[in-house]
Amino acid sequence: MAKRIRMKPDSPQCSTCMMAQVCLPAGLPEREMTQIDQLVKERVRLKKGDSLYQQGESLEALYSVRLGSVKTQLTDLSGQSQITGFYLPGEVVGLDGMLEGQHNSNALAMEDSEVCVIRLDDIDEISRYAPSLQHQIRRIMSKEISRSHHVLMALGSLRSEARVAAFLLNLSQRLAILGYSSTDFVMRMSREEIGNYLGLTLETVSRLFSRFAREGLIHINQREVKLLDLDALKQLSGQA
Amino acid sequence: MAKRIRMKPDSPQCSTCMMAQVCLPAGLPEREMTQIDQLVKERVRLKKGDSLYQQGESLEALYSVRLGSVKTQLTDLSGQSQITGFYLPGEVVGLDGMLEGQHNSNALAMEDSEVCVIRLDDIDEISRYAPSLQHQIRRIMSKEISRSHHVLMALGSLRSEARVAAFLLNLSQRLAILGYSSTDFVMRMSREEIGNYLGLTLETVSRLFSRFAREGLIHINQREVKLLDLDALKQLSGQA
DNA sequence: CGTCGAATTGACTATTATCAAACTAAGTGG
DNA sequence: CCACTTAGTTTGATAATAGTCAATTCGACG
Repeated sequence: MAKRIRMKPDSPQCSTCMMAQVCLPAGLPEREMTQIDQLVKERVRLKKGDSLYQQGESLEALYSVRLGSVKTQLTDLSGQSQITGFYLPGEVVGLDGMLEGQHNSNALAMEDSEVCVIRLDDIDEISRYAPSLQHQIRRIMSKEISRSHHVLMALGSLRSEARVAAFLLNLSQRLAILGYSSTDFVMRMSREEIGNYLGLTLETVSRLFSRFAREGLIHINQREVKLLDLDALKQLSGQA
Repeated sequence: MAKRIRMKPDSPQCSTCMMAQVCLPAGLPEREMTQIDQLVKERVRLKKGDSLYQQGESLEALYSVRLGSVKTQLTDLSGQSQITGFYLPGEVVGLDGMLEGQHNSNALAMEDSEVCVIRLDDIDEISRYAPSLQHQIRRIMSKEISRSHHVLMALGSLRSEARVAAFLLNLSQRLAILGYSSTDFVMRMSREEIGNYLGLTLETVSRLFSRFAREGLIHINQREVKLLDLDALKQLSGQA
């Protein structure tokens, strides 16, 4: 189960964190970087499948993925559920639900993971003397809005092959930012999760992976992928 | 074309606005309400079809719809475009693109409309002495995230009839908040726009409206709708 | 009254889902 | 250590949903 880890008070967190360049502090001036060092007082360690938060719980913090990966999903009254995002290190989860002050989605660890707890109260506190923190929060929220609008575009106007190609390219880009290979990576999610996220069935996703492989666009072995023809994938995905 | 209207300096705006209860200031304490009165220094009046902002323009402000309705859309390199939202009075447009500081969508007036200009600089300025303004901005952004996640859910996991039913119910609820009838209203958007938003063709939308009417769930005459059986629509949409 | 854009309706087609079977990799327990 | 699960994946055959194309119809407006 989820395990909470308290940080030593006054020990710097963000300014010495390896993720700082890709996480919430990214782009902050040096001076303010040290000021937000007290922002993270706690981390949570999650085992694969553990829940970080659930629909209905009161929202007190945001969570920045430090290690591993997390998915968020909505469940409707008929029991249908929809994955709304896959989050990698440096990405922030829990941005929805601030209107009513309670989470309206579930967040689950897709593998053993660790997240930094960013309490809303502390954001307010610290942003009094580090005003750009507010800008960072806005930028992160804006990025999430933009991201979900792009997924909307994919679900609303792309055909299955284009969605899958776009999915691969998106993962590729985000992994590259983290310093991993952009062409050679392991997907942390199952065919079913990919299908759910993209509004397709797991069979369709599997068939498309097989077809892309047959056509020489990718190599695929279970969850290991190698992107062989980025241009063709871009073409397919509408990002020609 | 779009017409900019300067406000008289020092004349109160938000605190005396009819929309205050459903707009950005909603829920603010009385004391802070007057403090944000200088937030809106300008309004923009748009004719039907006018653009409020375009992909690539630098982002300096948010826009709160005061009158009329606005749609936002993304266009990809292949020319395909996807409507990402329909915005009614009190709703805020322009929340994406803060990461790069430039709009990455287009906003267009769906009818003659008027929007309040909320400059980002002024938000920073005013939130120094009205700290809850930051909370309101966060809440509005969070609401947009939540909204788009719910649309994701609709596009990813609902069938066409469920999407259309959910669309009607959603419009109904938002109009009710504005004080209009929740069962009897005029849709400002064409079948094509609805279809684009919902990831369907205009023919499919038209057929479903006809079928719902035949089955006694709604009355429909062009863009005028009357919702006759809310329960059945909820059932259909998965919000049973 | 005629034109034009929007909406409806029908016939047919394409895409993707569903159902089912077989296969793989990675445990689990005798 | 090996048979036996089990969850995840692949592949095929068939079905359903929604898309495409085309013909009207409707309504608003000049």
